Amino acid sequence: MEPTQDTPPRVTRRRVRTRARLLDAAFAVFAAKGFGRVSIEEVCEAAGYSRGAFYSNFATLDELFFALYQERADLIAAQVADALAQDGPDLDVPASVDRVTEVLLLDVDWLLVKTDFLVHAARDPAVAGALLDHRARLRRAIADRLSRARGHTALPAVLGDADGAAHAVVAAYDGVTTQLLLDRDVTAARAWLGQLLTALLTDGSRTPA
Amino acid sequence: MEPTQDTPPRVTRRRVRTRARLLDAAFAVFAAKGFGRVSIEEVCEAAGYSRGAFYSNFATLDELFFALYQERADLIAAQVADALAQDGPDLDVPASVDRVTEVLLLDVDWLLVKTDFLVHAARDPAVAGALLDHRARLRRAIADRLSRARGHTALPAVLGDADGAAHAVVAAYDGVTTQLLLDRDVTAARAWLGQLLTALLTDGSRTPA
DNA sequence: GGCTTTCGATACATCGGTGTATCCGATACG
DNA sequence: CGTATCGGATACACCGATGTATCGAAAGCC
Repeated sequence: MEPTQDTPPRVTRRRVRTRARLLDAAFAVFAAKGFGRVSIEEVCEAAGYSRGAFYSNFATLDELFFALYQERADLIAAQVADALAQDGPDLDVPASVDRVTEVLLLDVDWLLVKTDFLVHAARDPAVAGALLDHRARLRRAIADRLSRARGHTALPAVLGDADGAAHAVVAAYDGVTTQLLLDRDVTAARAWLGQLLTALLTDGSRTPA
Repeated sequence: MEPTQDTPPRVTRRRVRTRARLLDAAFAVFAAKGFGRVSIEEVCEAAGYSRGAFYSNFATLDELFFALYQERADLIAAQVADALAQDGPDLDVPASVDRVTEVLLLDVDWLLVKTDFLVHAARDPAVAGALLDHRARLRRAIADRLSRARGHTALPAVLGDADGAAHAVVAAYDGVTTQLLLDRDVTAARAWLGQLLTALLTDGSRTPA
């Protein structure tokens, strides 16, 4: 097994640069053509590197894709957490919904890549596990926020506890994403997601603007 | 333009057989490996034909994929229409929800292929148009059914009219599909979709079994 | 600043898939 | 049945992408 004191791998510097550039280029190319239609060469060309650089950083396109997803997903997760924390101790449902909606539907390219990744994960249990983890973390953040402010607006009983409500929020997000990928109407999607979420999180008594 | 009385193209017979077999084989292979990782050869091999047969029936893999989707989507649409019509003139929401849920989440392979097709459509406006059409038809069927029985269970006002409710139903379906593709738990998905739909279509007052 | 290590570029061999052109067997039609 | 047409198989030429092995140059370390 691993030597306890391995050679500190001569920690690099330009390596991280090229790696980052490869990831950025890959994101752009994946968004434009779809993971399934992209070759290693294309990514390298878009990044301004040769294939040697690629193979020095990744073993396969799948590996790069995984790293790319990880990176961006963490970023989004942080932004969502931010949006949720922005309220005071009392939760203002409509305001929170607006802010979260804004973040989640910010970048269509990301939704494209994310969906590609979903399709990819659906065939590889290991990858699926990672994606499920991300989703679980997201749900927990939402559930925590919801349960912390339960007194303000009671959740409809149909969904069960706050955890169920969080589940519903994610499902609504996924559902709206699907439509958005087809019609590319971001503003409509935002409005629609907002409507859905308020419908799910409040009692039937309220009507939106 | 087309001659009014074109040569009846010596209408075939085994041709339709091979075409059908190619489509069936393609479905299986696409479900297993994902559209992006499938070659024309693989499809032919799975169908027990040579590439000559393929090129005689389709120009490209995309074309085959399109035909495949069209075929199966129409089939599903018919089944849903059936499930909706099965009630009498009065709509029993929970029962209808159960039946529709059953149909929509019947075959995981189909969900896999359908999602692949979504990713494909997201990059090709023409294909996206076809998919949007299918979705619109589905929504209309649902909206019609809902509005025809409005007196029985009032819809929550948050969603707007019956059309909005139909939109929400489709969104819930898509959302649940996403989760199902990852955890492959069909029964959980069915239960969850049922819960979501009742939450969306009824006032907050009701609680499910 | 020399020396070593690491990184990325280049060149090469290979492979799998594509598309086309041609041919033979099957199938409809009289 | 015989014949003309159609459908699918076979063979071929052709990339484009892959992965590896090698080499030159940049970057860290003393």
